[in-house]
Amino acid sequence: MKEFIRVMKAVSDPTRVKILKILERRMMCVCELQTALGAAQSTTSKHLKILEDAGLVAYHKDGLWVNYTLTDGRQSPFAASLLGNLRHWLNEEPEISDVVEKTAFIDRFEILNKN
Amino acid sequence: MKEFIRVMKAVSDPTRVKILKILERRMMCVCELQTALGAAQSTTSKHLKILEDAGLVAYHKDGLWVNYTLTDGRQSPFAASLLGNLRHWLNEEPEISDVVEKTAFIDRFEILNKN
DNA sequence: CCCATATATTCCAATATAACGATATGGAGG
DNA sequence: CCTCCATATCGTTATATTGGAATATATGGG
Repeated sequence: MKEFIRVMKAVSDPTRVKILKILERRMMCVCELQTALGAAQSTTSKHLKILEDAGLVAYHKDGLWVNYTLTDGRQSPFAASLLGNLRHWLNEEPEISDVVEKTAFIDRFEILNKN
Repeated sequence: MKEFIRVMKAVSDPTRVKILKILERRMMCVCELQTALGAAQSTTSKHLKILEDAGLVAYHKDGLWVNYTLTDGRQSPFAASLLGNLRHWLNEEPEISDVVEKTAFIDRFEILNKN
């Protein structure tokens, strides 16, 4: 039950749904997601932690970067089902597609230069 | 997006999940659900409203009673998918099965006499 | 060892949520 | 019309969630 609630709560926030839809395209480091979302770094990091606790995303460290990806949902049938459905859900929503399409032009090395 | 969030938020609460699992068995009036959940009447009613707003349950008035049922999910693909999955999810959870099994012994006319 | 950088964590303010008691509403029956 | 009863709504309180600024942590390079 707790596991179920954790997954449902995790996807009950627009910012986190956007993160999941972005990660459907490709893996992203925190600073890339931060740029895509237009949110503060701490906010982005915190949302990622909630998604990770729910078994929806995983990360792999690469030097200073932490790359986040969607999981295969192996740890949670609820997460697996949701990730599967999300693939064909919300693609037409402007709120989502705008952010997702932006990710094509986001590059961690460019972000680097801007700061 | 809003619709999706509304559905996910609706199922992000243990009490509301219990209501859905109970209604899988049979339709119930508010006072029966209240008894099954051990919650206050106002609490029960409010949870039902949230579930209804999400398109997960519907009601039919029968005199003074208001009978709640699961919807067929026609208003929302998200609700439909969730209701479908819920049928085979969480059935083994004691927290759920205890409440669900109790419903067999709950009768609105008996509740009537106790008040 | 020290610095710079990417990310995580902490702290705080604002807002949302959940629970309950009290009150309002609305239908049924006298 | 008045009353009763099931349910809905309101008001309040306690708790949870969200977001951002500030700070801590960790890694790579010099």
